[in-house]
Amino acid sequence: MGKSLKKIETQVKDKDLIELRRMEIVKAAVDLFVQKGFHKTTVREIARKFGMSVGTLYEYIRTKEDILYLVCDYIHTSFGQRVRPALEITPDSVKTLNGAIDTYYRMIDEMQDYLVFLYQETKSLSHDARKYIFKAEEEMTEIFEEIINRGIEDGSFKIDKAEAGLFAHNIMVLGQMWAFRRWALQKHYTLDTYIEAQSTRLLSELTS
Amino acid sequence: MGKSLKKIETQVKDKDLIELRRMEIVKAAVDLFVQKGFHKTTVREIARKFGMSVGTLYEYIRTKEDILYLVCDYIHTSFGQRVRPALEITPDSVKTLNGAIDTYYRMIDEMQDYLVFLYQETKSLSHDARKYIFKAEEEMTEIFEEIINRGIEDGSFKIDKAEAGLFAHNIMVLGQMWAFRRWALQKHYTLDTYIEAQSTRLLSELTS
Amino acid sequence: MGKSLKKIETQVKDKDLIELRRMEIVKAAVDLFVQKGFHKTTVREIARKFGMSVGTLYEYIRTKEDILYLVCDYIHTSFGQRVRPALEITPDSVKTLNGAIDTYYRMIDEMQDYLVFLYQETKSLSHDARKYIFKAEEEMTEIFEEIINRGIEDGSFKIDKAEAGLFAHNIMVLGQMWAFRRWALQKHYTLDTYIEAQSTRLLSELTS
Amino acid sequence: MGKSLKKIETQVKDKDLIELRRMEIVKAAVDLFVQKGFHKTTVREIARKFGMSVGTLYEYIRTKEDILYLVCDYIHTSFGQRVRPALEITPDSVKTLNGAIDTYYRMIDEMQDYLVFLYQETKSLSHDARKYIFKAEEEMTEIFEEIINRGIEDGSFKIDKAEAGLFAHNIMVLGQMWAFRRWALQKHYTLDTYIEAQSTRLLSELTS
DNA sequence: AATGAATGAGAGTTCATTCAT
DNA sequence: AATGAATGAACTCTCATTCAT
Repeated sequence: MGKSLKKIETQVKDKDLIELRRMEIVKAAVDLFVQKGFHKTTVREIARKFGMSVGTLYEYIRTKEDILYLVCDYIHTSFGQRVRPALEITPDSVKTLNGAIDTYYRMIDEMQDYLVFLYQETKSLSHDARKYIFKAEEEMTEIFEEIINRGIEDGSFKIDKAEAGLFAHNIMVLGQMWAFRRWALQKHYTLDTYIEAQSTRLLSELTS
Repeated sequence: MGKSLKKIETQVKDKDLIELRRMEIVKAAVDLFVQKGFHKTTVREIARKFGMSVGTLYEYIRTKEDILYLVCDYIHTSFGQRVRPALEITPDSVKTLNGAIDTYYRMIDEMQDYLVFLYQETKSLSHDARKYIFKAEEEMTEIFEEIINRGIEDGSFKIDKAEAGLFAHNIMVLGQMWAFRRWALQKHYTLDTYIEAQSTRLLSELTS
Repeated sequence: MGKSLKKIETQVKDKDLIELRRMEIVKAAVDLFVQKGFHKTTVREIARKFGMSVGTLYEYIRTKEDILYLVCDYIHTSFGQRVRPALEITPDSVKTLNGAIDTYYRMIDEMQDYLVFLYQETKSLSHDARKYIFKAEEEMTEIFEEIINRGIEDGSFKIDKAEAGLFAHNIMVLGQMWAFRRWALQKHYTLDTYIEAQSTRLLSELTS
Repeated sequence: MGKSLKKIETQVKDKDLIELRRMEIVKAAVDLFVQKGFHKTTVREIARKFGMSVGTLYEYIRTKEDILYLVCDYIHTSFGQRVRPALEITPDSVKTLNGAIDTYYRMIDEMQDYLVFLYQETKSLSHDARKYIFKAEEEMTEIFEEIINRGIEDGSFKIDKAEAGLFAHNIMVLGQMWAFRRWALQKHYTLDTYIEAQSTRLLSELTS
């Protein structure tokens, strides 16, 4: 978990240094990518922000696309790393789900730029890299699905088990909507009122 | 409606010819864009598909971005033009909304590639162009909002009027989800079962 | 004959213009290549000598290696085009061979720089291109072989027919030696005395 | 003999170590050069094969070209070192020359890749280095020249002394041809039949 | 004496845009 | 109104060489 599946070849041998420099590269690239998009960001710009020469940058990656992959992976991993520990599995399924939604939606709010970027540039990744990123998204869905399934089992939730998966997707998408439709939603809602409104509706669906 | 707000300057004076050629350009560009993305499609390729020379292409646009704008506008307009006439406003609000959802979701299925493209490349547009595209999305939302409001007024729907807007967004996003999460959803659902599942849930929320 | 076997893709459509520009490119490149070698010559330098921009240069070729191929092909073709017409097939086989040697060796003298270049850079060509160049060399050998075979048939030459091929190679290589070993030979021989010395020896071998 | 004329500056002082390491460098480089050519081989690759770091490599040379020089020098020296001891100077000049040809041609066969490489990359050497390499070739020629001269003196060979030099060159070039024209010759001849055919012809020229 | 991470000039190539015809 | 050859800035990527450790 949190370790890239895809191996990127390097000239440099020192594993720790690679890890360190790669993180620096990601930190340098992510904002530029989010701001200007992948294609409009040049490798030189990244190197400049990275504080090292283009040559050095290329000691740690093979192609520009590798940087994109690193960035996408980083965003997803950050998401996972921060959401997972915050998920408290309590005996009270309603409370658990409510907490999960709250955590996830707040995370989306914090990382809205990154999330939008992820959707927009995933296409520029190679097939393999894209697949790996999708997998990460799927894993997140499964977490919600499991919470719902437990609720069904303990009688808290009334929906059919066959619908647990779809419901999990709905929860996630209605959260991501906060990032994608901010131009409309953020006129009428604050993050708190938005979470309140959506989770009320979602929970009532499950419990009635 | 269907007329671009943004004016693109041209060399050519004949208005009808401009309209005609621009449509040809869009037709040529749209598939290339959807397939390869905006940045990886070259103007030369578009001209080749367009069946005319690069020079001629540039008689009808000023920059490559203009083509992107034209394409985005075209996709949105197509959406609107096809969804709107299919919306039957009947006295039965439930039936009306059901029909609208059905129409809209089927349209999304048909145009899923275009929809995904729209989300991914909107960023490459200039600020003004982007704003215009958002407006088109907003208009669509308003249609759903209106249907809901009527239902509230005639007593079919039980939710608070303040929530009609959010509900409209939810309907749309849960439809678009069909396109964005096909990798997961289309394993378990056909379009018909998906529409059935989502609209059942949505309607029950509104009516109970 | 004289037409490249290998097709190089272009952006430009006008066949005559391609022919014209390619010749200009070859003319610009050949001296640079001979002087500095293929690898040390930059595409920019070639473009400058070519009198056009790098972009234009690349309208007529696909890669730098294409230029190398064009140059190698040009040198070989020039050789063939100038040697062949000068070959007089007379009934007197001795005279015919003497004339062929004289023509070929003088051509080598004229084109010594190109010849040396050809040997040195052929390796940088792709497999296919290299094969094509070898073929051209083989064709030239066959011309000498045929002259020798006729002489054997008409009784002028006493060697075994089985050796005609080897003899043809010897003739060519002893001519090319004038170019490759100029540092040694051109101290003691002029072109005329060299041709005289080598052809006397070669002919006496054949006739005795 | 075998000692470079050209001095290459180093960081390291220990003369024996320099000699040792340089031999390792040459051993590492020669195959890479022969396989891929000088320009396409990177210093990093050489260092890797050399089993030491790039930094260490650069302790023993100043530039990449130094490696090329070292390699060319090594090939030539190997040639000399192996051909010379095998040359038996007997009172029978015909036998001596026959033996020399046999030895030299077999050496060429063994080292054909190196020989071709030498011809192809010598140009990449600096003027001085190139001159030195030519000198080595000249020395080899002189050996053949001397054998021929002795034969003339003892009455075995009938040619004019003025032609001894040219004849020596011919012998060498007809041997090298075995390497350069393998694509054609090795279809019809084995090394043995080739040596037989060429030396028969050469000897008969000298003795008749 | 040995290391290998860092450098940055410079390479080949692309492509949106122009403009003479 | 139409053409398509010409442009050149800007891109990604490489690699011989250096130098702090």
